[in-house]
Amino acid sequence: MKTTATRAKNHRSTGRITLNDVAMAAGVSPSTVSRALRGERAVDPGLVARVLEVSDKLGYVPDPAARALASQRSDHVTILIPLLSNTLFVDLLEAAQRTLRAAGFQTLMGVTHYNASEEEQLLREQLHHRPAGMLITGLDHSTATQKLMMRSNVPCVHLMDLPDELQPAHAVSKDSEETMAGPYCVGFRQTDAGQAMTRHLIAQGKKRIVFAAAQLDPRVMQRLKGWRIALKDSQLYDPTLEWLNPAASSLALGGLMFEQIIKQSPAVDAIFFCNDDLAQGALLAAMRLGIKVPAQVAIAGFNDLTGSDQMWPPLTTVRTPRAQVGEAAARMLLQLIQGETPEQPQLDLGFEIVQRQSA
Amino acid sequence: MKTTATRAKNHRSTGRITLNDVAMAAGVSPSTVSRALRGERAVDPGLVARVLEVSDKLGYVPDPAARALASQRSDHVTILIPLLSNTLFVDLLEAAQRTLRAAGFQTLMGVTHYNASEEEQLLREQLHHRPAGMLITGLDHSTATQKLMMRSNVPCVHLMDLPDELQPAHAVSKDSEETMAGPYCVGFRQTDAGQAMTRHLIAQGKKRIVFAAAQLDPRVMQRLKGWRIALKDSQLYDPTLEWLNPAASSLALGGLMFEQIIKQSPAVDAIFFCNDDLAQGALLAAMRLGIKVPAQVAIAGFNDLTGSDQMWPPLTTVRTPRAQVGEAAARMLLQLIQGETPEQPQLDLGFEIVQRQSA
DNA sequence: AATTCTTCGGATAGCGCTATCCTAACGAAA
DNA sequence: TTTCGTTAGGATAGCGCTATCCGAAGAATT
Repeated sequence: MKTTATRAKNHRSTGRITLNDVAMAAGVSPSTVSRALRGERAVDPGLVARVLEVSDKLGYVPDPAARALASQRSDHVTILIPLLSNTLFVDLLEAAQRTLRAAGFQTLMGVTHYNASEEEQLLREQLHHRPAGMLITGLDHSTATQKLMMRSNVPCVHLMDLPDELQPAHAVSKDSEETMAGPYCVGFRQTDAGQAMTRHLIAQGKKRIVFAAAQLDPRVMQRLKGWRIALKDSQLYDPTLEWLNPAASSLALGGLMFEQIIKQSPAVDAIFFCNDDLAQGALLAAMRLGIKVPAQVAIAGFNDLTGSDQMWPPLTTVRTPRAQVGEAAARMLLQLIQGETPEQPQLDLGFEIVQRQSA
Repeated sequence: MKTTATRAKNHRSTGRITLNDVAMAAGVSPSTVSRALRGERAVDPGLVARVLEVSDKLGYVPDPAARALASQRSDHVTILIPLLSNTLFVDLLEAAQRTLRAAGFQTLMGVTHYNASEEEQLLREQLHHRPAGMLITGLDHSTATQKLMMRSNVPCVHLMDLPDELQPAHAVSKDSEETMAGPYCVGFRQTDAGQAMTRHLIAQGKKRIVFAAAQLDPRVMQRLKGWRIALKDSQLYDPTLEWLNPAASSLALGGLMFEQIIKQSPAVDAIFFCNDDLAQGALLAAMRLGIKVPAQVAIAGFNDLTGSDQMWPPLTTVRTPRAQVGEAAARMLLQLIQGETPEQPQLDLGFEIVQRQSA
């Protein structure tokens, strides 16, 4: 008789249709409904069908909050990106979000502004929500951030970057499981890409190739490294060819840097910008200044952002698989959330030199 | 003695520090801790201080899921935008998110792709999470979507658009409270902006002014309307001056449209593009084709997006207050969430004609 | 002085779900 | 036949918090 009392009560409450209502209507226990809906454990196919039908008819929708409270984890996935003003990250975000949403997860975006303490703060806030997983841009994080990630035990995939070299597993000394497998990440070799574009410029017969960079995040520095390697290999390296500006990347800054470079080093015959927005700005400045590209100076960019193919001359650049990275990383994360182990903890999606007319 | 048993139990569980732990350590009831932490009702300042201190020392963090379950609403705010590929919406998103985050809310972004059924679907999904509030781009929604919003009883602010005219309250016949106040919205008058730019072009002595648009969302159509009004007022209207392309807006499309327009209507002396990306594309195309701007044909854009000031010639455009819209809308929403009534349900943030050299 | 009103703290019943434990039934092995 | 496993369903105790109801104490009114 206690059962009857409980049932009578359940039917009221907030007016919401609950899992209990479905259970009653289907003539089974709440446990069975829960299991049938989540496909957990074995449930008689006939029962599953009945539960599904009834819950459909009643218009039942599981309450994420109740689920999160009872199961101790939410359906949120956190994605941390440095900026929203670089379309690179927007593309990444959109691809990841689409993939996660299709799997029933909510994406919570955090913008770190390339700031370690902001990143840590965001991570801390997010972890309070017990996310099911996390996507984080880059492999470089403060030790505090890394500790947070480890201790939280939340599966995590890093974006756009790969460890410099595939280290033998025993080289990593920490104890956590994730550490044993190395960090999960999806991206490409920034250093290789920097090197490839530089070699392309060298192949075009360029001798004095500037590397012009802003923002100077770790990935930019890896491209710089690739550029150095390529130049040194060809005996073309000269430290005065490095133009590094810590300011934020933008079209305007690209134009400014171009002007400075041309003014101070007239002998330069090519400029490799670390990002397309700088290169686009340079192209526009060249137009204003009446400097012929690539005849007088060749210009190359990085990322193949929107508009690079529309510039005059169209920009030679490195196409990076950002949408694919977003999607693949999301898929990898989904695997980790389900307790599976990705066959490849580090996924290299490569890059492509896109030769147009600016270099 | 039952109390003792309960306490002993509470201390275990998942190992997490709970509100109960804080209550015990501070020697007060859970209710008091809850009230002190949320600043709800009146609590003795001394007690509040003690609770704060203790919860700090213990490192207590409220569990959002438990909160959501008990209070029937989460700390999520949903923001629905059409696209991520238009920096306009990205700026909007970032400003709104920053404001909401500062107030302790999580932002959940949804991308509708200008698609009514996708919007409805996203809204439905989001409502299951019982968001504390919602920000939605535009005032145009399917009736199904509108019904969902009404019934959900979740406070909502619309972005970037204002009702055509301030209608007298009694003109709205529905019964809900929100309807009585009219929809809450923050934006500017798109029609006025379209009209203002057109008048500017007329003032420059232009006679055959094309309106070139893509995407054709409701706000674009309002700008078109403004353009028509201005032209008709000056006896310059001609339907063949309307170039409307339903495709997605992009630099490339802008270039294409420019070429077509110039080819088919050589007499045109100005083109008013409905968005800066189109105008930028046109400027680049003009450069390729060797067409002088503004001597041969003037070009104007809309929104003052990134890069418009860097083009050659720099683009004359309409600066729209998107970051301010995002922030103000978020603030208005926060008011609504707290049960306050905004002094101004429709907030007009205006716009500004930015004259550069393209028109 | 007696009464009512207000204020502020405590007790406690859920919120809607999942995880855990338990039990019945059945088949396989002895 | 007996004894185990094994499988599939049920019962129920929380998860950690807030909302509601109560009551005690002081303030205000009569």
